Amino acid sequence: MRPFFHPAIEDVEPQAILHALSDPNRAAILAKILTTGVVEACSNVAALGDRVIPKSSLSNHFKVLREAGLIRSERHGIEMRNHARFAEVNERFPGLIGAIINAYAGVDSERAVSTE
Amino acid sequence: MRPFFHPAIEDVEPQAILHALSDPNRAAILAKILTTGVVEACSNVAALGDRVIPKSSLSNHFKVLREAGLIRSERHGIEMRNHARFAEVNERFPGLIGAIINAYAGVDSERAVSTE
DNA sequence: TTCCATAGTTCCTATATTCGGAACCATGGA
DNA sequence: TCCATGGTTCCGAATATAGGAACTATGGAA
Repeated sequence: MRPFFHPAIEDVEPQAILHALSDPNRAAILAKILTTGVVEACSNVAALGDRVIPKSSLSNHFKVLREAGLIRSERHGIEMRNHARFAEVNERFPGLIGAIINAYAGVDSERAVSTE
Repeated sequence: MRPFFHPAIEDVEPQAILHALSDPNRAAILAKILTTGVVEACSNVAALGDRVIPKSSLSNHFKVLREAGLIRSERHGIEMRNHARFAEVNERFPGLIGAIINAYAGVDSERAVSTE
């Protein structure tokens, strides 16, 4: 099991961030990390909406977020703790993460209204 | 040759926008349209940076931008005119496009400094 | 008209990505 | 030592992307 790779902040590229967040599941994961501060395990996240995401996919989603520079993961005993690298990334790309998370939040609330 | 399809603004989704702009070529095309107001043809854009983009790829890039709701294209005689749907999209997703374009611009200027 | 150049699209195939099941590894108890 | 838990890795199937070649549409020139 390889150690986690985290890019230095100056190596973080916009295309990687956009690619990572162009998947709604990954965007939801990041949103959850941002609102709760830390997400302690993949399984905590598994119940994102109603759809079940397989473990292997989830593991890959975390990897993509990590390698895009959006989160930092550390193994802590048996589980993994993930936190957002918000301050760094937001300094490098001002407003980017916020605008993206807001965009998804807006659409989600539309959907909630239309199906209630 | 099918007519162009443009999604209604309320059907525009964040993931499509992020996916479209996760390609630096497409981001550069959009940036060019935003700064010049209109881009009048694919070939005007062909000289983006130093890399030559084949016509077929270029055509596809415009299609992706169009279907993501980012640009509006109209055939005008022999050529195509493209303009950004900035106002609409920015109202729906405030700050999103600007933050993305700025992020790329920042990285580009870094690169310019490091190679000068 | 007919012919040609230009601008762009479509088609097609080689290549690259993504998804997810199954097998695996590492850690912390019982 | 053994098991449960939490993740990762591997791998094949499905999907998406890139770009060359052939095609279409338009406007002008002869």
